[in-house]
Amino acid sequence: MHKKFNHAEIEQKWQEAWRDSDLYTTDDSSNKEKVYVLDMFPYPSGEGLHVGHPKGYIATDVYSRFKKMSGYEVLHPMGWDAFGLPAENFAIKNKIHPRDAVEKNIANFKAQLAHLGFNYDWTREINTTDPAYYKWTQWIFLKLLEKGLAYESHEPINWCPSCQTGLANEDLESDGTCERCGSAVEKKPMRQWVLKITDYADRMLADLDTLTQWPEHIKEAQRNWIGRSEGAEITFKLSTGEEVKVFTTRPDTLFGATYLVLAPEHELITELKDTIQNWDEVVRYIVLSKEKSEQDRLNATKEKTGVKLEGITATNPANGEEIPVFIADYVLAGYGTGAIMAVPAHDERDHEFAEKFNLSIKTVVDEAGTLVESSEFNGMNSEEAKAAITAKVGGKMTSTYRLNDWVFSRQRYWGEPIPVIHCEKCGVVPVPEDQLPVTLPDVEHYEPTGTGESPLANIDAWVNVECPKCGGAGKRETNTMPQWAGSSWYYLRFIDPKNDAALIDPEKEKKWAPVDVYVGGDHAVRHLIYARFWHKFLYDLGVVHTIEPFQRLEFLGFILAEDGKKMSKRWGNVINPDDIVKRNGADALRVYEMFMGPFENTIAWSSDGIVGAQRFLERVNGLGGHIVDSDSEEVTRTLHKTIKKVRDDIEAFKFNTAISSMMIFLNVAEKEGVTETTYKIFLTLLAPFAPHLTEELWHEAGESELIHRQSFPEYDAALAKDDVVTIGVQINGKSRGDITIAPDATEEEALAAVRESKSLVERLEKEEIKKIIYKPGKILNLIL
RNA sequence: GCGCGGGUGGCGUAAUUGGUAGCCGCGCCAGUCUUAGGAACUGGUGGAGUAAUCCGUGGAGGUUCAAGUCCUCUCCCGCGCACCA
Repeated sequence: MHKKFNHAEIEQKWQEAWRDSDLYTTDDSSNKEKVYVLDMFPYPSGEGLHVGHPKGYIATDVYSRFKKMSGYEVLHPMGWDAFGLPAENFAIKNKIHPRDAVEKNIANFKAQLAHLGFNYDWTREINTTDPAYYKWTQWIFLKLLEKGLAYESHEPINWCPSCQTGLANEDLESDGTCERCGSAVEKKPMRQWVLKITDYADRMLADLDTLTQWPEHIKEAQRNWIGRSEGAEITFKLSTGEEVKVFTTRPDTLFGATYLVLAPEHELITELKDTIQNWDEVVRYIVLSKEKSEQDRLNATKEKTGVKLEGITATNPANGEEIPVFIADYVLAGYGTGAIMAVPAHDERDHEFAEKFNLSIKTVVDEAGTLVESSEFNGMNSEEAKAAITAKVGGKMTSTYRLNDWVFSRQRYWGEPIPVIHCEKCGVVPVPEDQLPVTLPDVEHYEPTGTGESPLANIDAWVNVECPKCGGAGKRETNTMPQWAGSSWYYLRFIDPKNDAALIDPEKEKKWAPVDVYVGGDHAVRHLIYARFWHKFLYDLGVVHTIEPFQRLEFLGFILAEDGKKMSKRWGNVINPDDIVKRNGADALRVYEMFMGPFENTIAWSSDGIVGAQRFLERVNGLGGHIVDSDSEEVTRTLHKTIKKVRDDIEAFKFNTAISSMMIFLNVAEKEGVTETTYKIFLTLLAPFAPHLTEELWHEAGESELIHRQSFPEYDAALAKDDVVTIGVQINGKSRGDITIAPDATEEEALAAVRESKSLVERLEKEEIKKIIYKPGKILNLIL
């Protein structure tokens, strides 16, 4: 029976009761086994949540309630990743301090989350923009600096002319535009701080194999991003005496290298100015390729262009042949050594270039993979030849990465100040640890200066300080950290959020780390790469005891708008969870989002679908009207099957089938009636999904303790077993009917059952049974 | 181009991991009822056919008593990387 209920009333009532009972405060001193369940913490945008956002939060809420009921001490916190450009741009536009905007947005987010009944331990709330928090973000930076992993560089970096800040490669769209504003990004040489993430590339790659509870596609995306290539570094001598190092994955083809190509940005080129006979032409080409934005370069028809360096040749170290040298923009400065040996016979790009410039093409590996035209290496297999040829020419086997070091400074206001002082005498001087945090001062204008300096540069009183080393005149670093800094270690701070003496207490770290289940979408590459990098660094410092921060990763699929598009203000298709909570109830929203489909699937919202969840809950609400004195066998069996299914499915994040099995139980329960005991077991089963309604019904049924403090139901395998099963009967492999027998019935019993079935007997009359295949409980196949 | 996922009713999906394909929900159809409600109840709902029956998990082959599930080829969709040497 459907029985409507006033969801708003019971939601409020129980949310207050839970809060007052400290139900969700994590006990550090507990002896129970720990589970750390974490959501990717949100950026508190001004737009608030839409119904897609809470999907992951609902899942972790279900999971952590389930774990608590199963006897674990659960750490399930929430916080805010609140530095970054959107808050700053919003502040500029509306003339308010980003801090005030963030504060307002957080209040709004918190209220929205509260309406859904989440069990976060708010006593551990953190905010990356809080000086007490970013003190430790700065501390990590100082340690990186101390270990030589943070350095100043003047290399050209990605510069967004509209945001007026430098950007990391990770901040660009695939077409080379700024991910924030879509502007074409330029290359601009400027001073910046860079983190040596490449030092950790091998470990980040290798340790992916230890992450057995991560989705394969995420690990694959990380492998692609790190982009390790194995090959050799080989040195070519130029006719001028200089040397050029090239990286190649095919040193076995060295005998086929018929020319050399340098990237237009290659540093050697200016040094060769006096020798290059066509210098004007070369300069023109360099200027032209610089003017091509990253975007043009990527979108170009890929027709090869380049200029030969007249007056310069190189020597192929394998055969002593003199070969021409080119500059061409199909060779990238930022990869390998910025120079290549071109083997047109065995590389498509080199081949295209060689055809265009009429260069010789020399095949050195035949179709069988055996070397030819390679003097003493002829006949050798190409794999073996790689090391052999490299050794002969004095090169070394090495690897190179697509991943570049992390450009870590931003010329913007709303970020963590980089805790460094520049002194004329002493150079770069770290701010002494006891002077942390270096707090972000208030400024008149948050607008970027456009000069490559952050707005902080204008605050003389803040910028001019004594050098901590010599006491002379020093100037603070005015660049700030990128948005990803605070989120690269926040999961640790929840363990010990108020510690002012250390980033984290070692005892607490040992107790709670690592994160057992990490849930989120998006950020497949960046956040996870950065956090893994910092975590490994902290491991080397002895701050953490595990090599990886996140044991298990559950990646969620988004919820699209009803029209199948992404939910966005722009399309006017945003559905606000507040409206759904008001109309259908928080529990209905929770059940529906978990029931929609597999957790990792991207699925469109359906306003009809949520009515289904609501109906289910109304029927649960009516189940109290079906109480009987004893459970039928079917009810008992279904109950125990359902308990097993729900337990297994929550553990595996298969929430959709868990709910489906509870619907099946309800269908049986309504028909047959259930005992009071069974009714209550069912309520506790459903409690993690529909916490408010089940709490209400639990108390209506006469209980006085909270349902969320009950033990999660256990099942009895014997009771879950069917005493009869219906199995299919096939004749010559085709389904022809079924028989109902005991699951462990003998073949004779099964055949006896067949003889009782009229339709089956008719089919068997004409021919004789040649072979019988009988799998108890599964199938009976008769071959005639 | 390289790599990783995935193609099942009108829709979201399920399938004990090789054993009667389509559970659960949405939608739809028919009937009942009336506090005309984002109602509820009963029955039905993969396709074709009056039916027996036949067909059916992107397509084509194969293995097997038995294939959505395993193998080979192929097409399509999504995601990551991509002038990366």
